[in-house]
Amino acid sequence: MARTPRNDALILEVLGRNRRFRSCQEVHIVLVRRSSGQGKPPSLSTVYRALHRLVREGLLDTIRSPDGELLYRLCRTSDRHHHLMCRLCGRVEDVPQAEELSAALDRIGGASGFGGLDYTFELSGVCPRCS
Amino acid sequence: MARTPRNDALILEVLGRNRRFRSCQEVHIVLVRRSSGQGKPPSLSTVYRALHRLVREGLLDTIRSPDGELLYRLCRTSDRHHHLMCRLCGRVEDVPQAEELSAALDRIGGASGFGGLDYTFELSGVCPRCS
DNA sequence: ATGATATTGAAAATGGTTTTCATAACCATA
DNA sequence: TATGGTTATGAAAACCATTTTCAATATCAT
Ligand SMILES: [Mn+2]
Ligand SMILES: [Mn+2]
Ligand SMILES: [Zn+2]
Ligand SMILES: [Zn+2]
Repeated sequence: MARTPRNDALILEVLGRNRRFRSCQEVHIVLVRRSSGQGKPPSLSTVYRALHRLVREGLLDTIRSPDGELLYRLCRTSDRHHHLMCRLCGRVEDVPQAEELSAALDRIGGASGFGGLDYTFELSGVCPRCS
Repeated sequence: MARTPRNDALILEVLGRNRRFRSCQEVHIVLVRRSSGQGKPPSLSTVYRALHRLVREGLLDTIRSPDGELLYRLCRTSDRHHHLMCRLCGRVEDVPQAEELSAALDRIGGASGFGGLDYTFELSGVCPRCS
């Protein structure tokens, strides 16, 4: 059953090349460029499908760009962590999970009566190089 | 110069009616329903334009729904707070700011070298009524 | 009124993403 | 190697929230 689509490796390699979040279309363009000479690159649909699959399997993180595009990035660690994006150059840095959050979560869960609490904690700032 | 578009008040009133984030199209539908009998409701374009303007002026908060839609809500200007959305029914509850966050922010800022740190902390869960 | 400026509605365009569906690749089995 | 069932793929079309266009209105100062 668990057959491995033959393009997943390619896509993971593209995402592994640097530390920036990329849109599906950016990934696709890289694949198209890279396949000059070699055979045909995977189609855009295939890249979309592969990215979905990889997210589902926990191999990729996603964030949304300010204009609503979905961006993908190889997930370094399997531990939970946050993303700190530079507002000027767009580079993203991983930040270890803030352990303060679990306390806050517990407290909020208790006070609100909500169950199955989950959260997103996205950080932005200006990186040293840009300031 | 600062003419006031005649529909801004209407839209603000719709958003003021309850505490949920709403998409532009939801706001528009409310306006359409509400204008049965009275004159024509503003067009969808006008609602989009008004919401942009109100966000620009700082009167509205926005978040993105999981599927990428932009949602709007009247901004409680004063104190910072978080949003706890029910994954099943979509209702949003305000949660007082987690004071743990400021400590985490300071620590992360120091460790990363980033300046001007800002963050979003969005919560989701299952509300009492849905569980 | 006159004209300058800002707003509006209707329809079309945009653009990222998803769906469709026919075809190809894959894999187990005989 | 043939056979058949299952999954992956490409190309094009569909989707759908949002934006843009542009002609028609409304608004306001003079
Ligand atoms: Mn990550
Ligand atoms: Mn709020
Ligand atoms: Zn930077
Ligand atoms: Zn609920």
